[in-house]
Amino acid sequence: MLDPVSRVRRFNRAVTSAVGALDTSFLGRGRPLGAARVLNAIGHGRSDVAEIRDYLGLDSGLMSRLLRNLEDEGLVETNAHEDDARRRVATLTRAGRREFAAYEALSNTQAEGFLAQHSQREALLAAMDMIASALTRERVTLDEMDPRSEEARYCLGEYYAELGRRFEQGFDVSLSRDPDAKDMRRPRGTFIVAISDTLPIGCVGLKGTDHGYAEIKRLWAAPAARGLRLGRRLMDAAEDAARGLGIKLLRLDTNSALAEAGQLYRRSGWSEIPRFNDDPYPDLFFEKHL
Amino acid sequence: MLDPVSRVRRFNRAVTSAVGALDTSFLGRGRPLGAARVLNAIGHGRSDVAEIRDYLGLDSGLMSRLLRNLEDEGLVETNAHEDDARRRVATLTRAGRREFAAYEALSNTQAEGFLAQHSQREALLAAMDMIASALTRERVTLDEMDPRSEEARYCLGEYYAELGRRFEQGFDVSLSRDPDAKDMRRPRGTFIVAISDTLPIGCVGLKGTDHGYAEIKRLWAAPAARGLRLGRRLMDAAEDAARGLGIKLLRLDTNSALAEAGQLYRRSGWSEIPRFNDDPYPDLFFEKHL
DNA sequence: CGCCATCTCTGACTAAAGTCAGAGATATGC
DNA sequence: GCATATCTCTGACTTTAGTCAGAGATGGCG
Repeated sequence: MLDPVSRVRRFNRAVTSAVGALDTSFLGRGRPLGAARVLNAIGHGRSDVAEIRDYLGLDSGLMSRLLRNLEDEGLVETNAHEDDARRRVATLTRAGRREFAAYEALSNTQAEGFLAQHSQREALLAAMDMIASALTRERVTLDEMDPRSEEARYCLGEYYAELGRRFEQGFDVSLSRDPDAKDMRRPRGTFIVAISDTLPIGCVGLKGTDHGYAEIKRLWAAPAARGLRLGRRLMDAAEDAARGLGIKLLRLDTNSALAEAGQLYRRSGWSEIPRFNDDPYPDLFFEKHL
Repeated sequence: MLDPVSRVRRFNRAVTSAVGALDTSFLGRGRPLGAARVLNAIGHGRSDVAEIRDYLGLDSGLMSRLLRNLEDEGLVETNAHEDDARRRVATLTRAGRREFAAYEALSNTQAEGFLAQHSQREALLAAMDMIASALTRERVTLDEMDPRSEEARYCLGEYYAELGRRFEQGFDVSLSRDPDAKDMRRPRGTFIVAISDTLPIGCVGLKGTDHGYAEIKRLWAAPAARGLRLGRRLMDAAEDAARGLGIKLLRLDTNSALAEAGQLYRRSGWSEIPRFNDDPYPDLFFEKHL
């Protein structure tokens, strides 16, 4: 009945009218949409005026006026930037935080209402995650982070859970050779997290060793991010980091149950080698000269 | 990391900015968005001015002016309605059709571009279908249609395909008692299709018999529509139609592999009865007095 | 036919968004 | 230290969207 393009366009129509409804609901607080958007951007932690302008795609004149209105309402204060007095930094006043909280409550109620009328929540949420990731694809950032950071630990948790589902015998971290966090910090290695609009959707670790090579560990892409070629991007970033650290040889181990991963390695210049450790889980071993 | 509400809101953010981009791309043709929307509504077959106004949520004055602009551009012609000279009917001129085609091409290119950058098309499309159905939930219409109509045949095809996947031994329509189309037309019975923005997403047949009861057949809800309680709505509509036809007793057969269906029947007043036909596929039989 | 309802159109507004040029303050590089 | 770039702000617009009241034409119905 419907070809792929028509399906995308049906989605676009549905979403366009939903976004319209969402926007008009923000008008209920007696403030034009532009001002409400600026207030919310500040509330969500964007303080640098130029950054907000950029994020919302506003002209500098318009932005300035919207800020002025919010100041007149007593919701926002602006000050010069600490390091650069040309820039301005906006913060919410007490009243501004109250007003922002009201918008937040509105948004939350709406989201809850949408979920409540659906009886297959998890499937719906997974679909939303997938689409959100696909739509924000170009804005995914790959950030080096501490392997003990909240984001990194979240990724690792999801990664272990996935291994548990994919391996017939399950997966128990304590049996695996859990890399020491300090081996995945500079200068020995690094840990990279892919972030899509505050949500971690993938990671990879570069673990330094004392054996003349570094290892790639914990390559993971969230189910919602499959299809975005995130694995490839993460591997490229890890290899770049390795080159930057002067590393000449990389190794990794994996399991043949993770077919996509194996394919990715083979396609990007890795070659299979004999087992080089005694970890019980992996059954495939690769290396790559940089 | 993320609770359900945050996930919905992440989706909202992603989609809001995507819709913004989509809208502004329509501005490329030198026409304000309002006029472009009217042109496209006409191009998509909405000709009655009041209907367009209603669909786009426009004030009558605004609508009138937008139409006038399109007429001045030579893209649209309006005439009195055949049966009611107060109403106006808008049609595209030759130039209007060209312009509409340009907008269509733009939309299609965008949709294709979005799909092209993703390597898991079918999963992505399924997610979009699901969300589009959830968002347009209140606008789903249940229409009585001929069981030989294109929409009905599409639904039945999907239904059979699903049975093929769900039954261990597969499903072959020719072995099943394929109901005669005329038994699912008034006055013997009916066939109801659920339509969400032109896409059929579910169906149910009411099949008249000469044995003192009618049968419910072919209850189907598209995978993308699961969770919308569409099965319940379709059954209610079928029962209402049966009552309208003076039918006092309904029967149906189903298979225990279709667990949700069985649950639905039990929860809505149906009681299990012994086998009443020799169809090889069903293993569960129900009836309900109206 | 007359009355009232319905539909479209016009005039006269307002509000919001967006544009553009230039001024003033501050940073940066040579 | 000076020229140049960057950032914000103001004034002076324009465009788009939307609102409201009322006029004019037509339809439905007793």
